[in-house]
Amino acid sequence: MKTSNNATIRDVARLAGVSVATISRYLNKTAPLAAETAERVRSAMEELNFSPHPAARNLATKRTNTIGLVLPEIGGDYYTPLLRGIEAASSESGFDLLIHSTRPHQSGNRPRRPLNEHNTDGLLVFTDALDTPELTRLNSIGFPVVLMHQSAPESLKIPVVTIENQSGAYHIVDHLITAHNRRRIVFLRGPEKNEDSDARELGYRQALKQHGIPVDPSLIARGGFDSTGAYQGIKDLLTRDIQFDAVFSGDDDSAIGVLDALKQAGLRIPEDVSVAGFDDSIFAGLLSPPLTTVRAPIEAVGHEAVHQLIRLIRGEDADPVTTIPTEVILRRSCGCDF
Amino acid sequence: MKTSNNATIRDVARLAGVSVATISRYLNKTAPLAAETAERVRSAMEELNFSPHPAARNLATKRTNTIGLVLPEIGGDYYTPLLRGIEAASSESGFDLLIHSTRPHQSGNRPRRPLNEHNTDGLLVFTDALDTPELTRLNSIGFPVVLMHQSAPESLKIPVVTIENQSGAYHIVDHLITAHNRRRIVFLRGPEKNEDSDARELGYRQALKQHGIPVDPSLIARGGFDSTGAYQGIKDLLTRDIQFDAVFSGDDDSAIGVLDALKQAGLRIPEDVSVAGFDDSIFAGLLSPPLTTVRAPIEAVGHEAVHQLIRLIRGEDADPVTTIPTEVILRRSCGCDF
DNA sequence: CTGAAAGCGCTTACAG
DNA sequence: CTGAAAGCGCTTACAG
Repeated sequence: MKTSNNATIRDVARLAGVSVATISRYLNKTAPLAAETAERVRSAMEELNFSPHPAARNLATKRTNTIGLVLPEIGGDYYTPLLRGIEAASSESGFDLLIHSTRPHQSGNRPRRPLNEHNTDGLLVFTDALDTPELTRLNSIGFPVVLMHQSAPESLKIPVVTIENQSGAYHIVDHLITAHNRRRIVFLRGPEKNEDSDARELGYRQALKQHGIPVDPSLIARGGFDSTGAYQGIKDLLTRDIQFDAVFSGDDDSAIGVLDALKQAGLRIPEDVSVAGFDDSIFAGLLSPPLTTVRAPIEAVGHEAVHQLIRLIRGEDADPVTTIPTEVILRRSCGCDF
Repeated sequence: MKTSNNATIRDVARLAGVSVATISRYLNKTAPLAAETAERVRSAMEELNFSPHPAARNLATKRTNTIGLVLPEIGGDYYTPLLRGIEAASSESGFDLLIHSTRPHQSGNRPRRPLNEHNTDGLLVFTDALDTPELTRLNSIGFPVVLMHQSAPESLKIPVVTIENQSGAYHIVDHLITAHNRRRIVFLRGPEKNEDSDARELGYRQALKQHGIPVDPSLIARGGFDSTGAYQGIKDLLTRDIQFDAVFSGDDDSAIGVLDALKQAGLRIPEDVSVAGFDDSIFAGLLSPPLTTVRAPIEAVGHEAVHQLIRLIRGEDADPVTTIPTEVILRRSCGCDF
């Protein structure tokens, strides 16, 4: 059954009546060929349906022509635009894409790290998918790495691409205050040590400060960037009878839980409580009421990360930090009228 | 900067005072080693922080230990669960995952096919991501391929994994008829030649027939499996003043457009028109009203496809067709009361 | 249980 | 402009 036609460079050389070196040069345009030779090679390659073996090439050149992407997990609609951006950019540049998600760390065994300097030319790392020791190791051998939504561990200079979390958060909270006269605004934090969340909290605090509103610690609660956690967070505030007139939910997933908890408590949105999210996820406009949020250009992050990585791969310098602008998207949940 | 520590198997052999063959045997457990030798090898490997070079291995063995995934495009929340399933299953089995999306076919040039027998041990192909000539070629060299949501071109026996489209559609349409007494049910087709759509239409027709309801061709319209197309499709029916009391929208994305069009026409859902979707996308429960739909276990499709592919890779037989069960999810858009 | 050697399919100085 | 040959880092008969 297995016809195993696979022609090698030797077969082509033989058929074209030249040496394998010549075939290689034709393939890589690494030296000028006599027009007539080139034509013989071309036709031999076509006749044999030849395509070069990447592993052999890799072994000989130390280049793999593939980019590795390391994610914490591959679930969540969050990753769809990221993947789209990364796939598009790497494909355009002629790189293959190797993907690995580091969780779940299967029981006991030390973490597998199937993506490394052996099978990729560089790595794209999302949030905390790779631990500091591995990052340090890669850095010490000068291997190209670009971080997304995560800053480099101290002392390692690794380029980062992320979004304007702080100013996005600032602007949306400012909107709640300025346009809708809200003063007791809840902020729901994301997971522990999530840098996106930290920056958004800074923006939140900055906006309050700007308007002379003191930060009330009881208004800053845990949301976990997921709807269940956010639901609990709001429930908890309600139970403790803490007063608030707006919720900046940290991200859009949380906003789902926020909306549920508020409705269930008989509160009207936005009349009683304004709600705002972050991300502009696919479903943000479908919620009721449609969610005012900050658009996080995740696809652009993917694109840009690939471009930076390719610069490193080519031995050029990359930008230490790339920050993609965000944009407030006004819908009805904040109180705007459409 | 580039410390390039990369120890090779020779370094390990030297340090352990054995031959490279022994190292290789240790690595692959391909022959018993004297306990003491094994220990020397182990410690040498550890000291040098050795990890074998996949490309060299690949070249020597003709195995890559990686699975290729070919998608038409990598956008759409549809792919998130698919990817999750595929990534999890391949990772569990120790395979790497190489991903390529075939669209866009950049202007003019013949399609790039970066994933093939050279860099993968087998290919997972989603819908029509690969054309028949390429499928035929792969088949002729006995290369493992599994198709998802697409049947094999005639005469090629390639395993397929898909979902129970027809019975899912049958059951949900049956529900509209039986539970909600609907008789004039619109069906919105997906894109041309989409097999999911074809099978769902069969289920639709089967349910009507079962209840003695004649199929009215004017109720079968184009939806395109996207919200804009579906919006147009419904608009068009409305304009032509065609009467209907339910819409089975083909998929959930379409349902968004259906809901919009109906609301805009002042029709109440589900009082005036019942609506049902297919997929149970992430947002289905968030629509208003929450969407009654058929759960398509896309993640399981990914899982199963990997398992079938691995069987082929191991030289075992795979199941010609694997059909994953679907399940009707009742919410409010059909008229059910929760 | 272990070693010497050929081979996997390419690329790249070195020569001419 | 082209060729002969070494080398990339492994695996695997073949011997012993």
